Amino acid sequence: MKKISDKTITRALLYIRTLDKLTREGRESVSSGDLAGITGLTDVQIRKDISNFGKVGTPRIGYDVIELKRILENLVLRKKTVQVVLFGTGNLGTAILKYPAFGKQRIAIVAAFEKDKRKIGKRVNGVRVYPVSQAREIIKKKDVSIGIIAVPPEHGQEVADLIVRSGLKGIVNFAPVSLNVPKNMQVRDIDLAIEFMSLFCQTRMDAA
Amino acid sequence: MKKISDKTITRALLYIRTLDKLTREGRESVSSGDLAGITGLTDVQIRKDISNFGKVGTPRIGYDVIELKRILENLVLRKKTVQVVLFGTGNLGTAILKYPAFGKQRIAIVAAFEKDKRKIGKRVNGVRVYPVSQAREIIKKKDVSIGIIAVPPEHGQEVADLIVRSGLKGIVNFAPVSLNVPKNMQVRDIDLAIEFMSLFCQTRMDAA
DNA sequence: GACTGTGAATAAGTTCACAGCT
DNA sequence: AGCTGTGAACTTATTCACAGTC
Repeated sequence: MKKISDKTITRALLYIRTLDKLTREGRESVSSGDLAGITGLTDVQIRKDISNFGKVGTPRIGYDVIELKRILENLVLRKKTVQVVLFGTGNLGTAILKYPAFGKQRIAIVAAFEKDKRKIGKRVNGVRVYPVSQAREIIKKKDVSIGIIAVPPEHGQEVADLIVRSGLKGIVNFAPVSLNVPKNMQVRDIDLAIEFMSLFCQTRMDAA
Repeated sequence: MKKISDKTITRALLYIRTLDKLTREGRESVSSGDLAGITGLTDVQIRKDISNFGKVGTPRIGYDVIELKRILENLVLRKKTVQVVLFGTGNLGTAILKYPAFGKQRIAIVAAFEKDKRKIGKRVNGVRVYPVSQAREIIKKKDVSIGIIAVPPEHGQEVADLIVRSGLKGIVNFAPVSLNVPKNMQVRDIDLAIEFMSLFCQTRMDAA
């Protein structure tokens, strides 16, 4: 099977989200042009992406909403639910714990870890908060794939080290610090300040 | 002046963050190789990026930490502070309001807007919460560049329309919905579920 | 006719290889 | 020697143009 690029996968997830919405609206079929109108991408881009997953469209009609969604979900997700753990239950960590779209999207936060003793033992949105010292053990026990770092930047690296030692293969890092991890580790950095500033810079460039 | 790509700008902001940290640590000079080690990028990539902003390094020594930071900040940011407004003060919105790194990075949230009457009039981390009906007026009065959408997905589009009508030029959209906006509008989508799932898919691909 | 699917062309981004400086 | 800076080669991603299908 041909390898599928990161960008295509990210867009496929966007198509799934869109198809999900169309299903709820009772829509039965959709063309690449329709999807382009909704998502802001081009129709060719969408057909190219979908062609990675086989020939599933019908000329003259387009794609069957349910079938396309099923195909994308099966080939991209494969597993039923992705289990993740969260480090840090400050404002951002708590917002992540309460993020409503995760259930829908097959993401389960199975545990949260925290240094602050006052928060340990509590539950946030049904997720138990444990001391960091139990992280390795709990990660081993449950089938966890990804660790989320939502701690202050000065503790980002130590948490990353712990995640690596615990055998996880992916990190979503919200701490505004560059993590030093083995090359085989997948890291997705989300620095809110950088996102904002880069958008702002873009708007300035356009004006010029 | 040659146009600088979005990717280069985003990395430049990462360099600024890194140089800021090095300054605080008392470091005076840094080579592209050092920056590569810290950021996980390659040294050539870093030199290529920096070369967009002129010849600022010294052979044998590297870059002066303070000077490079100043050059990147001036050419990329230009303005002193970016003024933004926030729509939605739920969990995610509140986390954004309390995000500590914004002050450091010259981002100022000047107002928050909310539908829920019980929250209106309060202050969160010093930012006043206004009714949505006052958004246009307040945006006009202050010099706002960017709107942040942190409302439930079903209200994302109406907020986007309001942002467009208010004359803003950029949106950071945390609502898991594709926004339909004029082409000249800059949009940065951050769908946490998609970020997580795409990272997970990447880790699966690597294993194969 | 109106859609999908795709090889070919183009554009964007990255890496290589090395010249130049101190 | 040890760094920066950069044209050229290469790789990746997007767009074009059109053949194929119902």
